[in-house]
Amino acid sequence: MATNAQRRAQTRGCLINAARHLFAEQGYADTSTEAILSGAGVTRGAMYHHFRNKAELFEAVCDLLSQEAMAAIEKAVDGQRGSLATLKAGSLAWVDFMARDNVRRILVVEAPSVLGQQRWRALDERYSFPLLREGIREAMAEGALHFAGSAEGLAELLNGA
Amino acid sequence: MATNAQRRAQTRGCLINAARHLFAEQGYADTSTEAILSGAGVTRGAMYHHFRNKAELFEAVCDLLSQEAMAAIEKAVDGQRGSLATLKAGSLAWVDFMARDNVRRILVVEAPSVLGQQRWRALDERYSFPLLREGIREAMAEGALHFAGSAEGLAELLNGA
DNA sequence: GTCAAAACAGACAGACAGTCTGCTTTGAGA
DNA sequence: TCTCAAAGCAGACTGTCTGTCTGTTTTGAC
Repeated sequence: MATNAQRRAQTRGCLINAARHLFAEQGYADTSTEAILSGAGVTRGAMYHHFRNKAELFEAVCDLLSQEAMAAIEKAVDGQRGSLATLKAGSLAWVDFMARDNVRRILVVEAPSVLGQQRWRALDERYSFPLLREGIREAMAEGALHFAGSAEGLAELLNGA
Repeated sequence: MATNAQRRAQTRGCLINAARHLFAEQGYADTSTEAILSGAGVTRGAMYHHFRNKAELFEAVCDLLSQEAMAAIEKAVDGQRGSLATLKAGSLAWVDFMARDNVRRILVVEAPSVLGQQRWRALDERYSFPLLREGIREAMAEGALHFAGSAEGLAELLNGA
């Protein structure tokens, strides 16, 4: 006798989790929805009740991974002294996280082509970009970082790289 | 009464050309083989006589684009004096070429996910990478460029960026 | 207790990539 | 120039896969 919210979270969670592993191992195109369904122990009807299509499920996986990346950064930053050290530690943690095979394949290799450029950018702007921008802003305000332009601009530059 | 070589080149050319435009506009997944066939004025049998599958046709398109990129670089480099100026001009031409919407979508956004990381790297190593390596090697030999490592290593670094 | 809305089940339809069989054209050798 | 194998091609066909659709169960507000 679970509440609707619990049922919802449970089903979505199972789907995202199963999809996450399959996408990481076989890629988006080679992962059939059927494999996801049986992996999640859920039926087709349930899946399409929660997600408009396969791509939207993929996007949910990307969201989850991005959240985990943010958590990894927060953890690495925690305890650092000085805005520049914080910025460095955070950036390193980000690179480390993205370098993991199962993360890279999804967020770096496939996401741009599956989500399209716009949605991929949007993902960035929802998660890592604001953190980077704030880090740079603080470091510049503190005088630890110099740049002949806005913090916003520098953040965009670095993010592009 | 065309020769076999002519027929072959003609059919392949039509397919690659049609595929190239469709992939650039709609992306790989959203381009049906049927659309390519009718765009090329060719039948299914012909296509699968020349390419094992859709991905192999995509790879042929990538090859063509890479060759065009090389041509653009050669042209930009032509007439430059000094190894460093040559290196700069070539790199700029490369960036310019890759920045074109119809090129970027295919070679930068989709290729890694369609071909897989390995084949994508192989593409690089077949075309742009040797050129970059040689440019760097010459510039270093000439004393115009300094780096505490091998030319090969620097080329890999820059290529990664 | 009732009833609308949310959650889910699973059969079904349309689309699409790749295969398979057979036909046509080419070109090498007798 | 005739023959015949191989290359090139035509197009029907199949299995698979995504997304839809109708109906059923569960939840929760009144």
